[in-house]
Formats: sequence, structure tokens, C-alpha cells
Amino acid sequence: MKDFLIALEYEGLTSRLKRLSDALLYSTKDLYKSEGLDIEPNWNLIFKLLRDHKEMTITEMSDALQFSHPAIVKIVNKMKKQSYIASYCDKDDKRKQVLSLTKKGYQYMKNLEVYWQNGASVVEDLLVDSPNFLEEITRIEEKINQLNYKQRVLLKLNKE
Amino acid sequence: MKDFLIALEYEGLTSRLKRLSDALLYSTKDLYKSEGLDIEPNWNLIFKLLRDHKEMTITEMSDALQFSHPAIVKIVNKMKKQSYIASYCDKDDKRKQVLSLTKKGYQYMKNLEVYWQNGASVVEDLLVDSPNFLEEITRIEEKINQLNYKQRVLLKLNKE
DNA sequence: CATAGTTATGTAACTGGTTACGCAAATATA
DNA sequence: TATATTTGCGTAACCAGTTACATAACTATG
Repeated sequence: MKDFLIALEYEGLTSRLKRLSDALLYSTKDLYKSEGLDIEPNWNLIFKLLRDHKEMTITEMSDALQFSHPAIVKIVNKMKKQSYIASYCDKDDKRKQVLSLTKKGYQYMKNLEVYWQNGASVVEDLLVDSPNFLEEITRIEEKINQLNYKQRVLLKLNKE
Repeated sequence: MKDFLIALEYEGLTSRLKRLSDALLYSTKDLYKSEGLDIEPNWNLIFKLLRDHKEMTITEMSDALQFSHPAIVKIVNKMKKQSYIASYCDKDDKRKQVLSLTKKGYQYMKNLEVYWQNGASVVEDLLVDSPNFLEEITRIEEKINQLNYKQRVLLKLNKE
């Protein structure tokens, strides 16, 4: 059966992006599960952020990833429960929670590297016939950041 | 603050796809809400499917859109509750539910056309500097359909 | 033609995001 | 310095998908 979303062209793109990202997400979860790994999707982002920055707050992470802060809170709390992350209260600003990887976190990260490397290599393979993809999706992200979908549609509607 | 996901290159793509598709999804919902429209994301897909095919079953829709069947069931049930869709039991196969748009459904669809047209036009604008995007994402979808992310990573792991 | 397997659909539980709201701490201002 | 505003973060409720499981109806086969 023909793929209706693809046939829709411009009108199908949003749903295709969701469909593709869901497929990758669930497949990643499935991989972790079948490998018996104690990690969830996007923990890798937090691991890498803290590997590169040593210490960060929730807000800084939410800024760097451009995720809502509750999303970060949820991930971080799970990682704390597994003792991959520790935190202390910033003494200059008591609202802030300063997060960093524990020794256990650093050690566990070593086990994950092989999955990250092969994962990146898979993405590279997926993109090999799509050499402009990364560049072009970056441009789309930039546009959406400047003026979101709703604003753009409203602008068109009001011009009529 | 620099975008960490973009800096991650291959390792950030999956999360960027989700981030982008979520941004579009929530912005679409926001648009519908602020316009007072009685419609949810992806209802448009069902409307269009039934506009083009008159009658379809759950499984046919799930096939055409490549969504899981429970996803279709949920959407269709909501649209039935609003009387945009009616159904009858297939007399040759009593398991099947034959779905079609009601008169109310067709009428309501007319109100939506202007949003669909402008939405498509917005997507066109978003893609104007990304002329290869649609073609290249199609190739990525094809690859994932042939061998999913998990399978690809496992293959690489086992080769080591 | 009885029964084993397959298919269509429904339902439950889960997931990983979001928005909305609240509060305490910090900052700006009158 | 009292008060208004902003900021950091936590929690609740929601949302649109998924997988897993159940059931009834159809199909194929010994």
C-alpha cells in the first residue's frame, strides 16, 4: 500500500517527522532493553553535557538542549535515582541545583560509548544518500526558532 | 547559548527530529486552539484519507499512514464522538468497521481547507532553502523501513 | 468439519515530551 | 528598604504516540 503521508507532500511533512522520530525513539529503547542497558533515550544527552561541562544546573541544560525544564527535571531525577548524577545547592543562589556526574556515572558512561559510536555510525549510514540533510534541517530549525508554525500560519491567514 | 544537539552532529539527529516534530505539533495544537477549531493534530490525515477513499477500515488507515492501529482507533473514536465520522459493520466480515465521513464531516472539512492550504504554504516556505529535504527524508524513511535502527546497531556491534 | 492459526479491532498501561501553575529566592525599582 | 518583578525549579495534568494483551471472526488444513 502506497504511503499516504508521502503522497501528501507538504501537508504530510509534520506527521512524517513525528513518525520517523518515533520510530527511532522506540527502536532505541528496544535496543537498550535487549542489551540489558540501564539507560533511557536522552540520558546520553545529559551524560554528554556533564562530561563536557562538569557542572550544570537544570536551567542551563534546558537551555543547551532547548527542551522544557520539566523534561530535564524528569530525566535528571531518574539518573539521580540510579546514582549517575549527584547535586548540591548553589551557595550563592539557593534556588539552583548544581549537577554533576558521579564516579559511577563516569564509569557507566564508558560502557555506553560503544553504543553511541555505533549509533552515530548508523546515522551516518542513514544519511549517506542524503548529503544535504543535516545542513537543511538546521535551516528549518532556524526558521522555526525565528517564527513558529502558528505565527507563520496566522500571518498568512491575516494577509488574505 | 549554543545548541548542543546540533554540535553533536550524528549523535544529535534523533533528538533533533523529535524536538522539531514536537515543536510543530504543539504549535499546530496552539493554532487550532486559538482559532477555536474543533480539531486535533492528525485529524486532517483521516479527513483526507476518507475524502479520497470514501470508505476505509481501521486497518487500511493504519496501513496507509503507517501508524499503529491503536493510534487510528483513538483518533477515529474522537472524530466519531464529534459526528464527523460514521461507521457500519462490514456484512462480509463482521470484524471490520467501515468508516466514512458524515455530511457534518464534509461540511466541517470545508472550514479547515484554508488552514491546510496556508499550513502547506508555510511548510513550503520552511523548505525553500532546503530543496533536497523532502527527497532526502524519503530516502531515510526507506532505509529505516528496510532495517530499523536497532537492527542496524546490532549488526555493527556483532561485526566487531 | 473441527480445530489451529491468522486477522481486525479494542483496551490497558506506558512513555517522553509538553503547558500551566506555584513557590521560594534573587533582583530591580520606587 | 519595602515591594514588585523575574528567575529557578518542582509538580500536576495532559497528549499523542507506542507495545502488549484479549477477543471475536475469519481462513486454512488435517
